[in-house]
Amino acid sequence: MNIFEELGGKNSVFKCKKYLDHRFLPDNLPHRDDQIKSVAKYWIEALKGVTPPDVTIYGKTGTGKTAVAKFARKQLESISKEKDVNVRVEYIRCTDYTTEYQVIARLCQQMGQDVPYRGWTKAEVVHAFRDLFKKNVFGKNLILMIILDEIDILLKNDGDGLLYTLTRTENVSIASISNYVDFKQFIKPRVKSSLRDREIVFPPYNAQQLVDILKERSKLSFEDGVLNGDVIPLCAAMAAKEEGDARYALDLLRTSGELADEKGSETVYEDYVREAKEYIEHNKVTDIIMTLPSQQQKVLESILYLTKRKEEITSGRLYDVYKEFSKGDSVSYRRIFDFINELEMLGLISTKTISRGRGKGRTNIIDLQCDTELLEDAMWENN
DNA sequence: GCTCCACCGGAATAAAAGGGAA
DNA sequence: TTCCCTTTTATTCCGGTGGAGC
Repeated sequence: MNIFEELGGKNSVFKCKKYLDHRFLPDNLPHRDDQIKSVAKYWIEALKGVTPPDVTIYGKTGTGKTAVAKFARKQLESISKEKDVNVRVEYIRCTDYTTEYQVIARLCQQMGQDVPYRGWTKAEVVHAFRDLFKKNVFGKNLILMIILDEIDILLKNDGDGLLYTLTRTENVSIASISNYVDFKQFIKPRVKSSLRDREIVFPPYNAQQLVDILKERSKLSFEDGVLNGDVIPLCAAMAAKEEGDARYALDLLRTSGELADEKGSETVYEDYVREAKEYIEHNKVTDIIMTLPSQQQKVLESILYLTKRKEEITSGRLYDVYKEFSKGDSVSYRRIFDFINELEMLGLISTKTISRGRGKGRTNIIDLQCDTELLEDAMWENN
């Protein structure tokens, strides 16, 4: 028997898994009506042929920012077609395009203008981009809306040059999505003033709201009656603790179902959810570590070593241990400083700067933010 | 040979709070 | 007790280098 047929023929609690993927865009976004309306309120200008104001969307991971933006995009595109208005909405995730050059090149490509990855100067790419408007490639009075997802990454990497360029291009409106409320610290006043900025804040979902979301998705994705009574509330409660992260809630539910399949169970039990939680956390850490550059891994190793010895980790001590570990192949403290910041961004560690007063100076106290054993396992697996 | 850009490190500057003088 | 000083490191600023696409 064909192996795929054999596996495919197995009983499953799932009807269709894709609805549990956080990237799936449902027709209905529960508990986000207000946010959708806020976005629409600004974007509606586009239908009158006016460039809408730039908007900024804030909120923690899994609060539906991307989903709402994409939802609004879909709606705007369909109505503008109906009303025969010249509007285009482009979506760009700044984790994939991390510099001004890359984003603009990508925009050109999405709009049909071929641009090389390298070789052109920044100015050439910007010209090519602006030419698309000047030459009316897409007809007259095109209004271009650009959704810049996870813009904090780009701003941190590359500064605010992109925003400067885009805000200076006529008929372009920017919707930036950020996880951090204070991402504006990266924007210089010259850009701030030209950003006619409106802010929309996405609060975290509470447990009840998560239940609603999960119920809706589970109807689409699970067979009838396979979920034991408290499975959904449990997933919701766990995710609510994780700052109301809907993505996490969906992951939990999907993984629980997968565990049920694996065990050959026809029902998803609450215990599977708890197991799924462990599994997800383990995977999260291994994934992060696998993609970490080797020097950063050494830094993490040093932190792990010091944590296990229950030593207080100051930046100076960490650098000493790191140098010891890397045996000559070490980089300067200046680099380690960046690595520590990155590890903190990834949520693996936390730092606190303190001063010890005269004669003892300042230092950073570093704390491991994940389970020691989990981390150790992950590091070991990676070797 | 040109450009972008990731990676790197030196040097300048900022910061916090205990110590010590008044 | 108040207030400035001192110290040490955090943090920022900025420029250099080399690989890679064109």
